[in-house]
Amino acid sequence: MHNGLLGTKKTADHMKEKLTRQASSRALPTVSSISKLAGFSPSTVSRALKGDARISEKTRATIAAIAQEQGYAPNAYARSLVTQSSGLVGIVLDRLANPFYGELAEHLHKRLVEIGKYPMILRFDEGALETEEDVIQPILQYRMDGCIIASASLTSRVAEACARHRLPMVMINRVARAHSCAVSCNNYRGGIMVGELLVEAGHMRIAYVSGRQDTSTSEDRESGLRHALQKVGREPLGVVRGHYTYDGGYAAGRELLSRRKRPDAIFAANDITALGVIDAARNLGLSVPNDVSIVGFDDIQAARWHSYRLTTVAQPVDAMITRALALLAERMHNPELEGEDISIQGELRIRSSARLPTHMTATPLSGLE
Amino acid sequence: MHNGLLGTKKTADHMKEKLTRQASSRALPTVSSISKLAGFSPSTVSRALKGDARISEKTRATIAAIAQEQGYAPNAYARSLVTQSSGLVGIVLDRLANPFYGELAEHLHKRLVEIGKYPMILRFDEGALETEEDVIQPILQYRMDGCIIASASLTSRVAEACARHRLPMVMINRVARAHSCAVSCNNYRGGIMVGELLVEAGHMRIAYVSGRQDTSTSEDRESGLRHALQKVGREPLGVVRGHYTYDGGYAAGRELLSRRKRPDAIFAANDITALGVIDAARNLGLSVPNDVSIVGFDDIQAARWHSYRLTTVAQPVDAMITRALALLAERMHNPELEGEDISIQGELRIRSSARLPTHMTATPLSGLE
DNA sequence: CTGAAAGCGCTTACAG
DNA sequence: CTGAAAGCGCTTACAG
Repeated sequence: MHNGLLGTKKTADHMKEKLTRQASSRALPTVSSISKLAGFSPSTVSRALKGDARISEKTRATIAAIAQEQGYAPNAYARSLVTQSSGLVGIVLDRLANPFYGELAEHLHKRLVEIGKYPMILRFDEGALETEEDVIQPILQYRMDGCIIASASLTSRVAEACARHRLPMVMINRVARAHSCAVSCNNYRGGIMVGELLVEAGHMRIAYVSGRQDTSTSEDRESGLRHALQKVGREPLGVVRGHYTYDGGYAAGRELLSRRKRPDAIFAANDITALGVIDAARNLGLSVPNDVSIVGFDDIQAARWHSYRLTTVAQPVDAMITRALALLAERMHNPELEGEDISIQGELRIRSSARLPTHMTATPLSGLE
Repeated sequence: MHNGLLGTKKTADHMKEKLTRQASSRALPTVSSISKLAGFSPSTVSRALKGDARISEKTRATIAAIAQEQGYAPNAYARSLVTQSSGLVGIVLDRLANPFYGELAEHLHKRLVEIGKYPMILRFDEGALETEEDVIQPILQYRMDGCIIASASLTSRVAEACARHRLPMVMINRVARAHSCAVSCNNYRGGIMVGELLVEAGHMRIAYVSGRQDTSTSEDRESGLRHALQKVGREPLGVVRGHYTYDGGYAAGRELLSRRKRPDAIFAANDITALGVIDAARNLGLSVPNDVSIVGFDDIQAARWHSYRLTTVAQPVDAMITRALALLAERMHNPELEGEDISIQGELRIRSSARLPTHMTATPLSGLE
């Protein structure tokens, strides 16, 4: 085999490779490719594309037309590299066993998109192999502009990592520690509202189904309940853990309602737990609310379903998100700002899972509500 | 005001600006800063950090230690720019009114993280200001390595955009059009299974509550039902739209069950709709399943709740995701691959919302199931 | 085993 | 109003 042939073969291979490479790497239009097509410098193309006032309207139009025709989309990475802003905001969540977080995440998502940020959801799976690092690494590597933490587990460690890297962060449905920001529903006030409602309805044996261990949300709601009961010289009949899950609520309800001294009202730390309690009651042949009143916290979708029509405290999700995003925006602008701890009052939503005080009537049925 | 003063002021301002800039831009460690600290070239640092075999163990250890101590996290954007791979996979979803998609998204999320990809969720809000562009732009700008489409609306337009940009894409819970990939539950077979179950249980007046207009999922499930009924010389008593929502199911159930010729069984196009139908039945004073059997499709969490215990067809979500990710991975490796349309059989989950054929017994109650 | 150089696709002072 | 040049933080042939 002489050189000529070899040379030819190599060249052919090379060309073929180039071709497939070109095909498979689908060379996208760039500022540079557009600049050649348009006959302007890359600087001008870049400016024209982002509507810089200094570029003449004519030039702008020409360039815009070519970009459009080429299907140009700016490379976010190249841009982020120089602007030092990724446009990404991390949302840290637990597993979505509790629908409340799913609903919260959906609202958050929508609101972030509205202000031009892209949310990146980071979930932490307890029990899985994932570690704290697994959620912090993407936050760091993708240089998120900010971070919203709405998970119960490892909140503090992620928060601390954010602080260490001076990354703007705000917690939602959590209370602040150290110098961090947090916005939450006023859980204590909510607990009081529920306690007062039950007392006024004449309940004498009121029990509490708590959430996950050591979550301040559950503790604060319980404290509120206790406070309301103390005012009339009483205290909860019993407290059983419900783990913030349907199954947990079911088991807790079963236990409480099988006792000799059976509660005539149960306040569950959140809605999904309350639904479990309701079903436990019914499975024991008890009527809700005739035999036992049951109240939740959150106001998830399912709380409105006709099989439950759960009386509950609605978290002011919209207001919470508004405040959280405002805090975050401030801190993205000035990272040195102090932490703030905000709590917003929830609203009692009277449905039919709890007996009413004689002076109250249920919120009128409007359609399916 | 003379020059000196002006000059001083300008300088002071400038310094102040520099300081705050420095503070607020929290200079992160880079390959370059580490290379100086370690006394090696950036090339070596880069290789050491990613475990290139050519770097000596000693060098690697030195560099790793410094990186660790500095809290170094590689900049994903710089890396993406040169590797031409972002590590991001887009998940396109509708609003999460249907919990099935929330559960699907959670599983998908987990599985993607397991294979080292970061999911970015893109939701399309019907009725909101968002357009098709709003979901396509981030996919393009953030140069997603691939895309999973699990939304009913605008599926085809996003799919088309992906194709145009030669971006690997697979649809899930959808059927493929053109050259695209899709994996879904075998909805037709599922419909047949439900139809046969109801026929064998002796139901004579079987109605169908359909989903959203023009969704193949709903149509296929209905076709399956029709097929099973035709085999015994019958056809559905009526078909009413349920819009794939709880409220839609409730309204549809109310309508069907108020008719003079009342159905004795209703198959709803999905679970969330079926729950609405159940509640409508109960509100009309009917017993489920004594007066009317109700069957759903999906097997969402709430289908297991004791107030419903919904008989349904479980979508093989794990298997669907496995196949979808495999298809996607193949296409990320070779974008020229043909489209494939995969359907996996679902599984009938017998609970207690539907009467049983005499030869069958319900799946035994194990704990809360 | 290690390094110098080029380049990924943008933006942004600086200069004209 | 427009352009040349430098640089964001990496990786990767190429060379030794």
